[in-house]
Amino acid sequence: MLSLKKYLTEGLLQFTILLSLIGVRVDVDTYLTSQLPPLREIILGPSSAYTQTQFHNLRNTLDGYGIHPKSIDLDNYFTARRLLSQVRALDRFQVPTTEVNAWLVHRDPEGSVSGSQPSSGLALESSSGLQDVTGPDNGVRESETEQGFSEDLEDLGAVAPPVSGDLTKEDIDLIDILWRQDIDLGAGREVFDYSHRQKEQDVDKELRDGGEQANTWAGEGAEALARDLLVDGETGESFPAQAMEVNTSASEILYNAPPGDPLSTNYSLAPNTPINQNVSLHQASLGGCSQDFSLFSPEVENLPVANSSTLLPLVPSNSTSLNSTFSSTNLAGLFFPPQLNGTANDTAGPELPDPLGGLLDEAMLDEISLMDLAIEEGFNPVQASQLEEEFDSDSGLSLDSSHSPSSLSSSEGSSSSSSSSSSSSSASSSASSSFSEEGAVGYSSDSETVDLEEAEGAVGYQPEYSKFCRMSYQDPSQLSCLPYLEHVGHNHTYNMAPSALDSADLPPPSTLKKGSKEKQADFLDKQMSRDEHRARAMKIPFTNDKIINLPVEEFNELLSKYQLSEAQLSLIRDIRRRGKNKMAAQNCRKRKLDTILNLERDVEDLQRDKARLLREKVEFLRSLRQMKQKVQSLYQEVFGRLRDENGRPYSPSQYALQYAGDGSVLLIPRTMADQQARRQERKPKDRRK
DNA sequence: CCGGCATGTCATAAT
DNA sequence: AGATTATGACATGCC
Repeated sequence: MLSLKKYLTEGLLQFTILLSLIGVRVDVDTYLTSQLPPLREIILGPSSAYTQTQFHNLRNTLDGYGIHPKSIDLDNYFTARRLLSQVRALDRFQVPTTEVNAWLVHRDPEGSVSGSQPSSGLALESSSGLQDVTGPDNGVRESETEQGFSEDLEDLGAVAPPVSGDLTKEDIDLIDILWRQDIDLGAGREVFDYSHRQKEQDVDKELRDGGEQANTWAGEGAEALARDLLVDGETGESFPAQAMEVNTSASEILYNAPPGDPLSTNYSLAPNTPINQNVSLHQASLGGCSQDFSLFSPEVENLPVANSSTLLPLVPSNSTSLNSTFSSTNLAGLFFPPQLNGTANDTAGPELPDPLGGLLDEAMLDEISLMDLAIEEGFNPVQASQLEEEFDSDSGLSLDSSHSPSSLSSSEGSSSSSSSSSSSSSASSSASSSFSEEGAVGYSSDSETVDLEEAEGAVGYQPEYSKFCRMSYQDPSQLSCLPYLEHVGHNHTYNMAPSALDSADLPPPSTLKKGSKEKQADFLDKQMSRDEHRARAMKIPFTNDKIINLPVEEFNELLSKYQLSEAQLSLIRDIRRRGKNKMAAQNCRKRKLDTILNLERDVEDLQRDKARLLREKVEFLRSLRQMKQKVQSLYQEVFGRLRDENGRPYSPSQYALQYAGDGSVLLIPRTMADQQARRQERKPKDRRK
């Protein structure tokens, strides 16, 4: 077990270093305590790379000996590690619909990150900039304070204030790419094209400017407000201001929709439901709003009259009693309508905290790191596009190496390499086993010389065994390569020691003819290892193969059968030691290579997963922004159509719509809304800690 | 001739 | 305690 621990620890360290190099945070303890099952082995079977193939080990296994603990396949670890990372990464990107709904309910009206803060703003703050102005924020979220990623959030939002802060230009560029893809819902991946990007730079700038203006329009009055709204947050198109209420036009312009019923036109929410254009004051409080925003149903005009004591000063007494079900959630901060007069500057400028902020904080936090990763790893838009293509037709887990011909380390390549490695090892081991069983044959399969070698009994061990393995390991097609083909390869037979060469290599003086047989003998001599020559010189009566591969009991038994000199015994022990060490070295090197290849493949897998997750995150952000815009527009619609008893619209600076947990909406004074918002703000903050 | 590569060998530690 | 294995370092030979 200690060896296993060592392996895991070392592998863990390697992998940790590797991951740290690419910027992935590693929670080492997670693995060490997780004891994950060997998934990879279950799927692919044990890799031969770390499997001992010594013949005596096979016997030992049959005899009850276990395989050495160090033969544990590191693949298990790396696979487990990868899966773990993947799972960990995935849970950060989940933005379930229920959470979105929860956000709508539990939004924090305050604690926003004001625009005056260097790292202010949230990505998904709406493009229309209809957020409440709370001034410099004194409730910056912890994660924001810690990570300072809000710049990216803003950039990923539909309208982003100017980006500044810690991010590098590359960061911003990459984010822009993703954001542009995000923005351009219908656009393909041409947004990744640099040339295309160049053209979009202007649009991007325009959008940014628009967003900036939108965020500051609160101080510019209604005229400036209307002008700014003409820049569509999604498309960047401009529209002339239409004959209409500011609120209505704002929302419609925001969605690039012609004048009309924005509900049916844009949202398909409560379609065919007419909206009373002259909502009277007693209808200001709307009840029965379910989560599908059915506040626009005709029922709103027939709301039951009930007590609304807390709202009495500002809400008509005949308004709904639904406030009893209201939470303190306040929509006003979120979707405060555009200011209709200049007196509202104090409340309609900087954005309130995005209720999704808490959700996005974490996600964007990862976004930053992933962005950095992408940059560090040389991801360029083209590559990103390729990755996207991959993921379009791929879950990201089944790897298609066609996109990256240079990477054999995709699952296909790695599996084939593994299988080849495995098969080669098994083939070699079985072949060697037969050698061991049948006696001295040697790795040379030259049939013309086998008898000679057998007669001389000095050829057993296969010096090219590992080379054969390695060839097949690198290329499965070479599995058909027979050992004798190694004759054309390197000849690593060392120079003979003079003492050994004396008797072994000198041709018999009686041999007059230098025929083919002698040449063959010379050839074989060259093929023999040093130890084989030594064994022959010392007249060792059995093969090196047996010396090396016999279990220790049989080996001792064999030695006992012969009367061997001390020199012979010493040589035999050395031959055995060197032979075993040679195989050990081969295994060690193969294992090392396998580890490297596995690491390489894992890195590529992680890169693919990272790109996929990044893309998924962008999609999540996109959908979140869309939802937010919808809600915002609905807010504007509702608020803009409310009228007091005199038929005048409510001032956004004085009233706000509050959204309750049960879906109902209530018109309350801003002061009350702010108070409730402050109360509500403290809860999630405490929860975060 | 030199450097890279593959392989063998040794020393040593670990098992 | 001895055998076996793993591995870094070095040697050797080939290209």
